[in-house]
Formats: sequence, C-alpha cells, structure tokens
Amino acid sequence: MPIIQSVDRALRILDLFDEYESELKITDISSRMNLHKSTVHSLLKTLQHYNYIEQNLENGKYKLGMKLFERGNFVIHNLDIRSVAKKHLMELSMKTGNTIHLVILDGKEGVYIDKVEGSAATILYSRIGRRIPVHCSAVGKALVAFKSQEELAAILKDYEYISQTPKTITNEKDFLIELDNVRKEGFAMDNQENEAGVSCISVPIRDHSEHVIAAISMSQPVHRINKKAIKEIAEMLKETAENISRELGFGVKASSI
Amino acid sequence: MPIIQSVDRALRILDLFDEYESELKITDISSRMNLHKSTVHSLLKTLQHYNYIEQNLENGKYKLGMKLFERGNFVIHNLDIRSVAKKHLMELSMKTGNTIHLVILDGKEGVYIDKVEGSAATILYSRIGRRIPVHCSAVGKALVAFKSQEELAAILKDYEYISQTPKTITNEKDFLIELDNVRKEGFAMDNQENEAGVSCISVPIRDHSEHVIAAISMSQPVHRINKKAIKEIAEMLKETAENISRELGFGVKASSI
DNA sequence: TTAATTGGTTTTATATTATAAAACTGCGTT
DNA sequence: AACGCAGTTTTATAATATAAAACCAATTAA
Repeated sequence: MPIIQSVDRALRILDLFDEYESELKITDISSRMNLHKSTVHSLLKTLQHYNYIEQNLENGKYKLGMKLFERGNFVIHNLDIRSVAKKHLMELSMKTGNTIHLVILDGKEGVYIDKVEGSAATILYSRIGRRIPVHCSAVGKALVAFKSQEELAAILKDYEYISQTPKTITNEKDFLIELDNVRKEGFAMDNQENEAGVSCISVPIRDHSEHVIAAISMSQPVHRINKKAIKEIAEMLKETAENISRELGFGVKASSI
Repeated sequence: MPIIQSVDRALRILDLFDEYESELKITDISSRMNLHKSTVHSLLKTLQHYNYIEQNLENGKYKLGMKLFERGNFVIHNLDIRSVAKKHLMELSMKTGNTIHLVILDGKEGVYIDKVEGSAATILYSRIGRRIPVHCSAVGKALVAFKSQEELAAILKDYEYISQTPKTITNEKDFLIELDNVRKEGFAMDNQENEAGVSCISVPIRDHSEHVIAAISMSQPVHRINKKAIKEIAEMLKETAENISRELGFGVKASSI
C-alpha cells in the first residue's frame, strides 16, 4: 500500500472546505477527521507554508489558499486544445466524410493548428501552420465575433481588408455587420470570400473562462451548399464544438458574484 | 517545528511542474528532489488518489490533476468583493474625506453593496441595497462599458431611458457614444445626469477572469468639479480599483492559448 | 475581579510509518 | 537474447508523525 498517511490526511483536509463552510476552525477539522488538534495544527501549518491554506487572522480560522488557484489555472492552461479536440474532429470527419479544420487566432490572423482529412475530395488547400485572414474566412469570423469591443477594436485597428475574390468584404462597416450576424446565428460562414467555388462554415470553441479560444470548420464546394445543407452542417459543428468546449472546462462552475 | 516532511515534499512536488515541463517522469522528480524513486512513487500515488496528480498512461509520465482546478475555482468563488474591497475603500475615503461607493450590476441596474462615509458633507443620497439605472450614473456606465457586445445588447434590449434631470442621456445612440468614451478614458462620469448639482466619477473593478464585476465611485458637488479635479479623482480611483482587482486575482496568470 | 470556557500553539516521548535498498516487471533497443 | 531504462513492489529499520499534556490568550460567566 503506497498511500502516505500524512499526505493523505493533508489532502482530505483540503476537501473539507465547501460552499457552506469556506472557513474552518482547527477543532472542527480535528473532530471531523478524528485526529488530535495538535496533529491537525501541524498539517495546517505545513499546507499554509506553501499557501495551500491561509489563516484569517481576525478569527483564527483557516481557509483554502491562493496557491490552489494558481496551480489550478496552470492545469487548465496545459490542457491543450489540439489533443482534446482530436477525437471529436475525427468522429465528425468520419460521420460526414469531410475534412475538418481546427484554427486559433494569433494576432490578426487565424492559424490552422490541426486538420482531419475526410474521404471526400479535398477542395481546400490547407496545411497545419497556415495562416488565414479573419475578414474573409468563416473561421476568422468565428474567432473574432465574440471578442470584447476592446479586443476587436485592437484587431481591426489598421486592418487591411485585402481582397481575395470578388466576394471578399473589404471595409469595416460591412465586416461589423457580418460579425453581428455571426453572433445572432451562432455560426460563421464565408460565401466564396476566400476562394472561388468554396464555402466554409465554422463555429467557435470556448474554454473554462467562456472565452472563444478556437474554431472548427467544414468546407464545401459551393454547388453543394443550400439553406438546408448549411443548417445541417452548422448543427453538427455546434454539437462537436460544445463537446470539446465542455471537455476544456466550459461550464465547470463559473465563478462570479 | 511543525512542518510535516512528507506533506512538505508532496507539495514541493506539485510546484515542480511548470510551463516548460508540464509532464515529468518519476526519475526526473526523484533526482530534483533528492529522494529515492520509490519514495517519490509513494508520494505521487497518494496525490493521484485524490486527483491532485494524473498519470499519462501513454508514456507513464505524471502531470497536475483536475482537482487543483476544482479547488482553485472554489477559492476564487469564495473571495467576496465586499470584504476584499473594504480596507481599500476606507483608505481612499480617509485620504480624500469623501464618501466612496461600491456597486455591482444586477440585471439592468446597479446595486450599491457597500459604502464608506467620508468626513465631508454628504451630498448624495445612497443606501446599501439601493438600485440605480445604468444610463444616468457613472457607476452604471463603468459597469456596462466593458461588457461584450452580446451582453451589452441584452442589457440595452427594451431599455427605458428614463430622464432624471435635464442632462440625462435618453437614447441608445448617445449612450453608446458615451460608453466608447468610458472605454477610451478608463473611467466613467455623470455630469448631473442623475441628480442636479452632483457629479460622480467611477472606475471598474475586475476579477481573475478579467471581467468587470463591480465599480467604485466618488461623488462631488458640481461646483468643485473641473478638469484638474476630475483627473486627480480618476487617478486615485483607478489606483484603488487596481489594488482591489489584483487582490481578487486579476492578472494572476491568465490562461489562454 | 476572578474563574471558567474555548480555541490555538508548543513541547515531548514513543509507537507508527515514511524511507531507501534491493529485487522485480515490462518495454524498447541493440 | 541481452542490455538498459523506467515504473512498481516488498521489506527492514531509522526517522518522524502522532497524541498527550501543558501553555497561552481571548472571551464569557460568576
């Protein structure tokens, strides 16, 4: 049996704190743990030494410390999207036969960080690491549409609306209207704005902080696109994105007032 | 010396994981801690038992576990603004002699959740629990100016711009322009828009998630207000707000890609 | 004012248990 | 097939975690 008793006890103490009792007295802990109060005292002082526990000097009570937040944040930081998303993207690709892309925002551009090839003919040139402008791509729109006004303003400052096809949006006013629409619909699409003959649909992925941190997309030759197809694809993408988001901590106990 | 060695070692192991090495082998840990690998093994298994550590089954390496995130979130959740803000508000009130208010957003209105009376004559009727519209108050503007477009839209949907004084802003267009200005300046003010003869200056408080969760404000009789005074007050409020925000976890290692 | 209660801290002896050595398993490489 | 490497299990013993008792400080009761 490799369980170390004192460590085990220290960790169980951390678990005692809950919604209803965020501060505990030594004697409370000692009676609940069936340990002598001097033993609990030593355990607490050790935990306190590394800030896993803090003491309220006003009343002597103990509570969980900031170190837990710091380390906890680190865990989430290191849950990388790519590995979490992989199996979901494969599933969706399998189901539809299409190629699925995973894209993040870097500065003012999207960057493809993963793709899963489908059985259907490849219609869009892509490569992991490739960059794509936000103003003319479904993924770009999905990535920026949910940013705060400040962040969006920073991205659009001195933005160059380079024209890729005759359909490309080339001014801020139209682009903002387009983003409004993305927010309303919950998905983004480009209508041959990036490559003639190709249309792309994309939805955002959020993490524990509720911020959009990535987008997934599916591309279609334009002749296969119609109202019904768009709706179907958007629904499937949304479902997949929701599953990924959840696995990244989205909806895990929002912390607000 | 009340430090318990095995607990101390377990906690130090948790601290070994960092940005560059989020997964570690037992032998790595053992050499860095100057402990025998079987000792480290026991410690890890104990930590793993409560999910403070997880093992990557593909390569046998260990990494921080989800429990840390769970407990960390709990710490933040239980840090309540009021108690954290109190001493900062008292300090500012003492320094300036003015009454300081602490306000949060509830639905489409601000709610006063705390106030610290200054020595100067009271000029604004206020009471903890009192509600105040967002469109005609400095605190209201500070609370909503940094919301996402979606949240702001939800607040302003069917919003009634009730006129409180001849100076009250009574339409969305002007209000949005005003909010733009708040974002640009970093502080909000009302210019007798809520009560004739009184002007108020307010700045937002953010928490670990970087969202605005409250605002603090200082009120002045209008005859004491001028460019220089506004600037001075705004600076003091900003400094206080920054201190509170920091204590609430703002800037403690943002987690994004 | 003093006694009693409650809760946290410190000290200490001893019985428990954390530790490291050594042996074992399983995997990949040569 | 043999070697090296990493994780795991077992075991004896030396180290230390534990609880008892005493102490301190603050609050409440008499």
